[in-house]
Amino acid sequence: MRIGQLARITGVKSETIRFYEREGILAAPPRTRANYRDYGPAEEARLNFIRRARDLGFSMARIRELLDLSDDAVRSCAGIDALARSHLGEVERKIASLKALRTELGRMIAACEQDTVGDCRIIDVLADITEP
Amino acid sequence: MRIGQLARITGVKSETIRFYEREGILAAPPRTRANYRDYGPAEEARLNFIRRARDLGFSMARIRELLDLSDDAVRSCAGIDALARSHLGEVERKIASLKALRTELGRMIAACEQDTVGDCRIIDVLADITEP
DNA sequence: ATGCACCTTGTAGTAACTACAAGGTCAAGC
DNA sequence: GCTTGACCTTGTAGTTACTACAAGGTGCAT
Repeated sequence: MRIGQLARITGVKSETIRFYEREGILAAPPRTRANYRDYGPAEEARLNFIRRARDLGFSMARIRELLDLSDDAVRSCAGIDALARSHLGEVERKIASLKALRTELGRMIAACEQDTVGDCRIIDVLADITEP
Repeated sequence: MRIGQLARITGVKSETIRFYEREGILAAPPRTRANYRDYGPAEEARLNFIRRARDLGFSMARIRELLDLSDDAVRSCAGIDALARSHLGEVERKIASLKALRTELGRMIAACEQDTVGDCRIIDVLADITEP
C-alpha cells in the first residue's frame, strides 16, 4: 500500500511517517515504478506500536530501544534482560500513576452523580508516586 | 522557597517552571524584596502533578483541563462530569496498553532467565488495543 | 569589598512533529 | 490524447514543550 493509505489506517500523518523514516525508526520501504513508498502489514504493525508508545509518553530514544529488543537477534540475553527490566520499571510506574488518576476521576464522577460536587484531589493523588 | 529549591525538590528545571508560569499553567507566585519568586508547598504539589501528567503523555492542553477540574468551583457538575469521563476514558486506554506492554516485557525477562531467548512480540502486543 | 551561588529577563536552540510549497504520477472521463 | 484531480515526491518553515545560554542584579560569607 502507499503512504496515504497507511496514514489513514494507522492515523499517523504521511509527513510523520516520512519523518520516522528519516529518523531511522521505520525502515525505508521499497518503491513503486513511480517512486512511491510501498508498505506492507509489518510496517503497519510497527507504526501502530510507535504511535501507541508515543501516546504513553515514551521518548523516541526509548521507543528505538524497545524496537531494538524486537528487531535484532544480535543482542545478548543479558542485554535483553537488562533493557527489558529497565523498561518494565518505567511501565510499572506509569501504570501506578494512571491507576491513582483513574481512582480520583472515578470518585469525582461518582460525587457528581449525587450532585455533591466535593472538592477535587487530582493534584494530590499523584503526590506519593515514586520518582521517575 | 525560591525557584532553585523548588526545582531541586520537584526535578523540574527553573527555566521550565518559569515557562509554565508564562503559559499560565502555574500561577505567578509572590516575590521577595529582591524580586525573586517565592513558592510554597501548594506550588510544589501542582508542579509534581504537571510533571507526572506530562510523563504519562498528556498534552499541556489536557493538563490544563485536569487542573481546571481541580481549580475552579465555577464549573457546573455536568461540566465536571463530562470532562472527568473523557479523561477517564483516556486513562483507561493508557492503562490497558501499558499492561499489555508489561506482560510482554515480563515474558521476555522470564524467557531470558531460562536462556531461551525466544522472539520478541512487543510490536504485536499493542496491536489490538482500541484506537486513541 | 569581592567572590560566589543564586536570581532576573530575554533570546535562541532542540525534539517531535505538522503544514505548506512546488512539482511529478497516473487512472478516469471527455 | 489530453486534462482533471487525487495522490505522491522532496524540501523548508512553523508549532509545542521544553532547554540552554547570555547579560546582568542580589545577597551572604569570607
